[in-house]
Amino acid sequence: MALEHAILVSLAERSASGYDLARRFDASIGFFWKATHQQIYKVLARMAADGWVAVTDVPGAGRPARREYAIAEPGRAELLRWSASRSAPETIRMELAVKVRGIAHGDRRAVLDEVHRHRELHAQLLAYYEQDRERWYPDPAAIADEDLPAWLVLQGGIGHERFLVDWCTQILTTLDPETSP
Amino acid sequence: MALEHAILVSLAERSASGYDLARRFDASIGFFWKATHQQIYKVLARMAADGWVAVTDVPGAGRPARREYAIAEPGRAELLRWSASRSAPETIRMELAVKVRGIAHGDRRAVLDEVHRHRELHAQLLAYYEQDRERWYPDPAAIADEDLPAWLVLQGGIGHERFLVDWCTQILTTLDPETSP
DNA sequence: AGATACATGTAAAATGTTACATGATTTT
DNA sequence: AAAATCATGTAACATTTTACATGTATCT
Repeated sequence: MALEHAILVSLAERSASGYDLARRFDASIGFFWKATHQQIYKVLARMAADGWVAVTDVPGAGRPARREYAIAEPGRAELLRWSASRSAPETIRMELAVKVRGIAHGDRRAVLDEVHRHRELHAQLLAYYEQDRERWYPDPAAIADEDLPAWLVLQGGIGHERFLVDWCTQILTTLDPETSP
Repeated sequence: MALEHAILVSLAERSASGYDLARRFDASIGFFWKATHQQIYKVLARMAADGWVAVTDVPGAGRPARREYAIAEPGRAELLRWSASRSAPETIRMELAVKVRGIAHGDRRAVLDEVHRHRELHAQLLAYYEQDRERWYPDPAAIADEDLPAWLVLQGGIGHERFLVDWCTQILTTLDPETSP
């Protein structure tokens, strides 16, 4: 019970096809929730069966019949119910941390190279998010109330990527001071 | 393919029973990987069948026959192989972020209370980890080489919790300036 | 006497990943 | 002409969560 709700939030903002949702999960919503198109299509089918969303086939516009999903009343009710429920505190799964922790029993050079690679990836993402912030919210004091939640989530994405970049840097300066830092 | 490797790293450090592992996953390894005892027992059975770990029944010591698992040669080989493989960059699943993003379509007060509750939880964890660091690594310059990986992972846990606490605070000061901050 | 810690599992249900499958349109 | 984007799905497999199930020993 979670991807459903991320989809409901996304559809509450704007109706979309499964394809659109998959792209949103790659972009804005993507830094706090990941989902592949296969998963999305499957969950959308269930949500449609449960009446949470309404489907409209749009044959004219796109070539392969495009199915547009809109949030329906029971979906809104579920979103409201869920928003008032408790969430378990975030659980992280840092595979890289497992590798670092076990570096003495593994391939030290390869693990450090991997840390370096991840630092580059996270630095790229960070730059990308910061660019987004610069573009859409140049003046934090001037953000409209309705845009605050999206801004806060972007801030969260930025904070998370910054943490990861800094942590990778600390690992490299500690375990590999000669090479990469 | 991931819980196996976390278990291998844990067993490479010291042999243990399934029960011990479950507790380690609650504690030190717990802030970067979660696993329940049911999951651990199942994976251990598979690993034993694959010859990655060796099992020894210790009937005398504990009351319900305690099964001690030790890493075996194929397990070490697998650990080495895996350590040199690539890992996908960390994917976060922040349910709380989904709630914040959709706050306009949900129960605003309940979501903010939930953010507050999470901030308390993460602040507690942060304090606990910092206490650990103070206790085990009072002087960072004096840490022995073999302890550096564990210290770095602890630093990661601390950094992550700090990020979460700060992010929750930012949400509350932005969306709920009168009440909680 | 009751609670907590020790100790190990099975079974079912839900979720998520990977591989397979197809086909049109637009851009280079 | 090839590559990328648009567009939707099925099937098999793997993983994770939740519920069920049992029993001893130690501490208060």
